[in-house]
Amino acid sequence: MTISDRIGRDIEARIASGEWPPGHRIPFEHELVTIYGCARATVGKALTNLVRAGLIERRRKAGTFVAYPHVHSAVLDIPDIGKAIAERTGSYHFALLSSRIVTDDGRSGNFAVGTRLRHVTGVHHGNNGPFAFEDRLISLACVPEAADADFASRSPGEWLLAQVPWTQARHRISAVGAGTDASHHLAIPRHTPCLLVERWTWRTGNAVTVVCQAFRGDRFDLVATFTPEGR
Amino acid sequence: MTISDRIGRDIEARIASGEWPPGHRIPFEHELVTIYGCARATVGKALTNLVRAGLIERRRKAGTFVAYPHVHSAVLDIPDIGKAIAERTGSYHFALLSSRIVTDDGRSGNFAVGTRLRHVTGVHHGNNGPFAFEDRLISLACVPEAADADFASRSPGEWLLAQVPWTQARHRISAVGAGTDASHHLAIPRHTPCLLVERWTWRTGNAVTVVCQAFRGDRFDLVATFTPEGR
DNA sequence: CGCATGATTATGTCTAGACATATTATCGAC
DNA sequence: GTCGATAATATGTCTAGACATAATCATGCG
Repeated sequence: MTISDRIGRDIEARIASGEWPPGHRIPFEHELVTIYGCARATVGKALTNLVRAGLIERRRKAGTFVAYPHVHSAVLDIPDIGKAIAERTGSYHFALLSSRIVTDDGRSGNFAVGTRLRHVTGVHHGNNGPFAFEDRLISLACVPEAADADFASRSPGEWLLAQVPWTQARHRISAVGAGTDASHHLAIPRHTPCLLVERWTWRTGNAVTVVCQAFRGDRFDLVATFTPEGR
Repeated sequence: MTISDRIGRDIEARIASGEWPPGHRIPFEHELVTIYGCARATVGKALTNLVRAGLIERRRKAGTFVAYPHVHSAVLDIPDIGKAIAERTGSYHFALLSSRIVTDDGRSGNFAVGTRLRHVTGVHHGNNGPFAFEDRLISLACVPEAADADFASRSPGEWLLAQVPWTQARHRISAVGAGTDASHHLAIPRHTPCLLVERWTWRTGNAVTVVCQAFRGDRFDLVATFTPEGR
């Protein structure tokens, strides 16, 4: 346990216990320096971690204050589907349904018009049947190798994850009734609740891939565990 | 733009462009010190940020390497529902349906048996009707003030967010068909797809509250935007 | 009183160096 | 050749101090 860890833990404990409520000014850095007998940089490091964790706010000249909680911010891990299913159910495979090269006509709204795209659909299977239906577009301008990739043995998600360093992603999570395709390929009645995960991925400003995954509502849920960072 | 910011940005650009692929050893810290003409602590700060963002790995004696991407990790902001709805639709209010004090009989599975709880149900309304149905348990052992709080004017979520410093939370997101209560209070047919968000909140190891919120699938979705941290 | 101005002060970033620690490579003994 | 001690080296943390920056407060002028 380093000195800055200890300082951070001590402050966090006082905040969590309510001893230092939101808005309370915590000791100045130079006071903490005296208390802990360390350098200011060490105190600063501890405080920087707490800022990142959203527990405190620092204002020049004014001091450092316990933050007012504002949003529930959680780290959501969306792992590679194959891996996640394999770990949960013990078996996994991806079944490719269709694959063709198309040209963006502007309707996707995410790639430049005229961009060549690989359009792939498929189904993720666990050991008790189909699990998720996937519809994906991959930009061949951004990832030319995707034109020849064999998605029969390896799911596009897994392949891309290993292939392309992405820098930004956006997720949209919603609940919908199963449509024609999803109900057919997942072997469920139409309008059965499904968890829809749409993900847009960029690499330094260029759209890499857009994927829409429909999960069987009765067999899948997302879990996001929040533990403030810096500890 | 600070020096450490610039160093981090430069390294990130090389990783994102593919010039430095996963596994590649990036220059030693003392080399970066020479390149940028700064102190090692400044280089170290930049690298620490990149580690936090999951872009690199540092190994003593061996050096610093571009990390292999592993999971899609996103920062999911689950804001106060009232605020989110108010911002989107322009109006919001919470309608309290029921409120009573109960004793945990062990079935909740989250509080100690015998804990006194405040059990609250209610509906969140936007400007075009009911939006979400909420069922919540609050530990009076952990938050005694909740016994007398007036949830008619202020939603329990908002009240708790302002009242209790929480240290840990866990979310479970799934898709379900509307049950009896939800379909009735949200004025939708049974089995309509709903986004179910369950949240458990702790404060230094003690369970604070458990809430189950059912959102109309056609009127709500979660958006998680990922931007690597430290920048 | 209202407002601009300058002094004060706490944080933000940085330097140059020290020591600790983990890991690898090397070399000698068996 | 294998094993274990030793040396080398890159990162991890820290110190003591410097200067920059932003916010606030007191002051004094119109």
